[in-house]
Amino acid sequence: MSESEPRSRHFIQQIVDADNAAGRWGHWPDGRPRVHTRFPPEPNGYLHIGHAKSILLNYGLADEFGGKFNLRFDDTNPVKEEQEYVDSIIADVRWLGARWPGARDDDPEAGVLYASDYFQQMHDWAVELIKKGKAFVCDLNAEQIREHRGTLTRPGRNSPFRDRSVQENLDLFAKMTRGEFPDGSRVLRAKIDMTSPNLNLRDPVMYRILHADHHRQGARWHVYPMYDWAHGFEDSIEGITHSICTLEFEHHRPLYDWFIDAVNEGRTADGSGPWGRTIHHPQQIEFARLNLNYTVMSKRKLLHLVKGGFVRGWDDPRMPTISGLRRRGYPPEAIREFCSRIGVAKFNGVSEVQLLEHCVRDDLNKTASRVMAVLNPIKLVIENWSAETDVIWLDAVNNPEDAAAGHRRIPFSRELFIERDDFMETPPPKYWRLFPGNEVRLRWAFLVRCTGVVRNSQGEVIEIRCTYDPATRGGDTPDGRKVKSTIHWVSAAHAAPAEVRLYDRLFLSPDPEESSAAGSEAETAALGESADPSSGAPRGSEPWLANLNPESLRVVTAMVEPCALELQVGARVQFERHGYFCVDSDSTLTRRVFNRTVALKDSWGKEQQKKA
RNA sequence: UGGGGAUUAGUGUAACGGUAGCACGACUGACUCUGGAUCAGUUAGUCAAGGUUCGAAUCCUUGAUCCCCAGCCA
Repeated sequence: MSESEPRSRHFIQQIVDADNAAGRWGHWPDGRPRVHTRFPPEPNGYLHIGHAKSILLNYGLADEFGGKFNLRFDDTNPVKEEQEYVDSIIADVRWLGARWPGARDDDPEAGVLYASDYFQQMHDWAVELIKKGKAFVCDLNAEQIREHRGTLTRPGRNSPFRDRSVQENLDLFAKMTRGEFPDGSRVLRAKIDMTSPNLNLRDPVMYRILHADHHRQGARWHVYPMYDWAHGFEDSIEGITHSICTLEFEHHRPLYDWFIDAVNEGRTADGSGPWGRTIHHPQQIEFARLNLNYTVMSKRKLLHLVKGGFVRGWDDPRMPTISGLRRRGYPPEAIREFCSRIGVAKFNGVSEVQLLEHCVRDDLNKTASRVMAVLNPIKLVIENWSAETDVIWLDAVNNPEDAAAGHRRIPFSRELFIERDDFMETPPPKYWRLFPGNEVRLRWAFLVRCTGVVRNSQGEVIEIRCTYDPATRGGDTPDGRKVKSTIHWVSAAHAAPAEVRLYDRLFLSPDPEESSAAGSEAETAALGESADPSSGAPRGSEPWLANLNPESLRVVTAMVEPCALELQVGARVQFERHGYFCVDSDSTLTRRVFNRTVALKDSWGKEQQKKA
């Protein structure tokens, strides 16, 4: 982003600009216009890249205007929510770089807010609505309520319990609250309009009876608020100015406003009058959630992948979860850049992973140290090397894009490993690597010329023979001669074997959710073998699974430069000419495990694919 | 067949009555001790039809297509 051409402002920024100009939300003590956003996850699953867009949008807005950003758990449904999810969500939001008031590095939970802390206040307001004649206790069961609701094209009918007296409603709600009724026997409903074309306004449920322990409230409550009733008040209590959510909540907005207006009815700015002071009324704004091709994003499908054993867990590097991307080696900076580039709008489109991958490469190119690793080794012997045991140490640049990254020393000796693909006995046109008679540069080392090969009894090439030019130490050519190709290598005696996990897209189809037809018979057949038989998930019942890429994970044993053994878990490097890799947490002291984060662009490989 | 929202190159996103631009992708070429990176260039778009206007992606009308809503989920 250059300062000369400022990025255009998306529609939410424009709304905030206008609000600030009008002084709509007042000012902070420091005089800046008040901007207060929040990210309100329900702790019932792991965060994914789509949530990152929302987190970064909300945090970014607060940050830009010197405002505040809250992390608040929308924990209104005890039967679905767990502490495990709370912990992972906090870690993910922090990792993305967002901070909230009271956040501390030594205590991840510091400053985190919970909707459940407002339960008493919400309950008081519910009682207030009953007193105002705007809410009633309904004895209809779930099925009956559905019947009375009508359909998209037909209006609903009033509940027979709609006209109970205020006192009766008060008594009943008090008993519900005390836990005197069984689950599902009664609900508290708002009295709005059973004929509204917006189904959400057909006397929506405010409270349901749930005899369930809450992850923070324990057994204190027997009634729990519904999203629509609760959410606006959570925002109101925290002083949120812009309550940003996704498109599907658009037709909940009238309800969001209705509930706050209902509480405010009869209230006054100075608190005079029977109901007290007016409560804050934030503005709900909806934007299009992120969709990404070649992956699935729904909680249900993600859970299915985990439970069905199609991946190794929520943080499997193939998952679009934040924890998966982190383990895969995606830097948070790259995710932030991606989210800023895809923009914010109300059009429900599908972004391309290519852009995400571009952002990852772009970041890693500048930050990742280069290392040489041979993923598919073949031995190369230098015939004119002085002696079997002679070793020299050569100087290598760690990152040509970053002088500050410094240099390292790498051992060179008579026997090396090079990439099998870097040698061909009978090269096709435009193949500039090693073949009999050809000369290539060994990165940071010498120019070598291929003199022949050694074969096994089956006639396969098992060793490549070369001579080296001692005058080219370091890779320079004093006589100015050019070689078309530079290949990477490792010294056979010094290289360390490492497990390398080569990840590819999880799905073969850009839109796995859509066409089951996209999974061709060939793909389905290919999956037949690799499908995990222990998984209880029947493939047929989930057509999108037919699009799974059977080669989304390939594991190889590579030979890596000795310096790779010093890398810490999470460290990100580039294996030259291969791609970006990071050290996986499965690593042990003696054996490193690397995840391929993303491959380098490979124009030669692409060329070959086109021919195929 | 009720209501709400949306529609600009392959994809995402600007232009807010005044030259349709940017990024990714794709394709050329240059350069290169990574067939990476970098640099230069090419490609390609206003859903449709009417109307208003000197001038329309933008305003109006009609139509098309897509998304969302009938949980005591969020």
